[in-house]
Amino acid sequence: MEAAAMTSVMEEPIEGRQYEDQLRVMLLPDDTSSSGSEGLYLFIGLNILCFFRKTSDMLIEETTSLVEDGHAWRKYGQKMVLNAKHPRNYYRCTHKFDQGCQATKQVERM
DNA sequence: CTGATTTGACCTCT
DNA sequence: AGAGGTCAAATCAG
Repeated sequence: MEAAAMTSVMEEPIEGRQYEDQLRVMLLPDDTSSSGSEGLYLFIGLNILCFFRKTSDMLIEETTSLVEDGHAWRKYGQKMVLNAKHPRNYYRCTHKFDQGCQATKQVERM
């Protein structure tokens, strides 16, 4: 992740912005939020990059989270999490084993 | 038929 | 014991 590509850093996504030029959103390791449902997200767009902290009442929209990211995701679980209005879906790589892909991701949606 | 999804049960951690 | 994460059998879809 080259820092030279960074054109914008902000605390929160721009409200109402259409993120149709997005490439991906990834949840970063964040030891400051090891407890609770919050997480630090990195948003990478064609000409924008920002970090934002997800709060419990913030929705990571489906179009944002399920954007094509080069992996084939297979859903393996869904849970209702406490203090969240919406269920959380769990995904992992389709070829987790024969390609050594250990990636998993969690998506909250409406 | 084969691979993906659904969904309740099960496991781990606190 | 409760909450979050994963498993796996049943079911669905191509």
